[in-house]
Amino acid sequence: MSRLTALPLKFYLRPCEEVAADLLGRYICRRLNGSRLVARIVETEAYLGEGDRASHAWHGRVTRRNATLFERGGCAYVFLIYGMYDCLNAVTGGAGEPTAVLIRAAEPIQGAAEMEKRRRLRRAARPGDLAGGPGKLCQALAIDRAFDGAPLRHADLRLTEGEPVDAREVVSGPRVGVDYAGDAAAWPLRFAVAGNLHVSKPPVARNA
DNA sequence: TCGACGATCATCT
DNA sequence: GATGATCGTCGAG
Repeated sequence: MSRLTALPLKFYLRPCEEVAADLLGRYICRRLNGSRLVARIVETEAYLGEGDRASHAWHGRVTRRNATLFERGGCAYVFLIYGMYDCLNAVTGGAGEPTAVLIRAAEPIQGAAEMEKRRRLRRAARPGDLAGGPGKLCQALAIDRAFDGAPLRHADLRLTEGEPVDAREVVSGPRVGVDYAGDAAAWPLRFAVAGNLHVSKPPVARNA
């Protein structure tokens, strides 16, 4: 078992919140043009499906865009937001259960130079500039909608064992950018590695 | 067919 | 802190 061993299917077949917290510290491995990019997940958000107004599957809504959400856990759900940024999710739960975990931020482990090049930053990179946000992360790792529906054990894109984080290192808080979602906007479904500099926005500290 | 808007980010003041 | 970029998706008509 190495840090680069793909997570087993059963990892995803658990309650969404549990998977979201457990994904912290895991690695995203991306094979690109023969080289390997590796980033460690430091921030996630859980989207609970039909009963969650912030979810694309709220109220049981099924559309062409969100179809992948209803697949069995273990595949990628990638969608375009604001017309210009892709967001990577890991689908969780059984088939027909539209729950997923949004990967919000990661810390470069390998191939940082390549990521920096892909991000085309003008000013000097600071912690979090490379992959400290869902849009940035996808840009740095060259993840787009071509991966929508792909299994997360894919040779080109996979989630691996990485370095699991102790529960005491996890903080939670309300999700970002879902103010429209009523009560659901306040649910503490955002998880992050405490004190990590690559987190997009530090959540209000509270042990999970 | 049309209008509104979004799980964001970089840049500007 | 505010704002513009930019376009696929969805629901209404």
